[in-house]
Amino acid sequence: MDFEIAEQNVVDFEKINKIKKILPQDELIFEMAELFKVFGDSTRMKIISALLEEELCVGDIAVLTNSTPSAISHQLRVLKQAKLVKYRKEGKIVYYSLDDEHVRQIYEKGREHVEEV
Amino acid sequence: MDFEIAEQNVVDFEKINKIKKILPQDELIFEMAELFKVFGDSTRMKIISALLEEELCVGDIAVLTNSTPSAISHQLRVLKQAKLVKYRKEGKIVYYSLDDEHVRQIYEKGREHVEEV
DNA sequence: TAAACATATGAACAAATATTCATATGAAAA
DNA sequence: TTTTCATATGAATATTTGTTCATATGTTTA
Repeated sequence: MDFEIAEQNVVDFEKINKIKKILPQDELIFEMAELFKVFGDSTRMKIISALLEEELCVGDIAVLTNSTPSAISHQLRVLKQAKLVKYRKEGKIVYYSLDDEHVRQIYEKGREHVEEV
Repeated sequence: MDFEIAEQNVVDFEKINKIKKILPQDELIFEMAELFKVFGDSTRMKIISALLEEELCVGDIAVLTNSTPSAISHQLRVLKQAKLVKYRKEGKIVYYSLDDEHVRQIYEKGREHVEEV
């Protein structure tokens, strides 16, 4: 009696296991997704665009983005938590600036993709 | 009678107008945010991670990501709409692969940021 | 010290979105 | 042609998330 190898719907375990070994840890994937999530909002992208030029205070960013200082403050907190911006205080004014060269690089790559497709 | 220049809470219009001229169009900002939004989900990031290695069918991706074929199919639609993946059909099986070198570049920059911070 | 101001923060609400479930479509096998 | 299978799709649900509003904090000016 001969036996057959079921070919049809059996997943290719060799292929899958090979890739499974190569895939990054779930934790890393999660953190990358969290990072890109920060870029995935128009208001935050506007803030980043503006900060690419120079450091700005909350009020100026609010004017530039047609938002309220409160909304901007909330979004700056998100950017801060993601380590994308840093700040310095000068009296009651708080100046924000980009914290990392990756921000510029990720921004540029995104822009290239959007402009080319 | 002398007049004073109000210094305190008056926004710096020169500075703001200068930056306003440099900022990208709202439409471009929006599209960039939409692009990054696609990267901003763990399931989609896993799919992208896997496709960085080689083309895969829906079923294999479902196994690799511990998701259902249905959930994966929905997410592949999102990736397709963002022009990040392409596909080819072979009978009833559909093979997906990355559509653009930018995907790899954006992915790598994100990974660098996460691993360094 | 009191008033004005810049920014931050918490709660509430509205909008966006990922997954699930049921079902549809279309292709290969029986 | 009937069944089985791979993938797709629509509706419903649950969760996440951005903004608003009211208020708090801390700093400067009157």
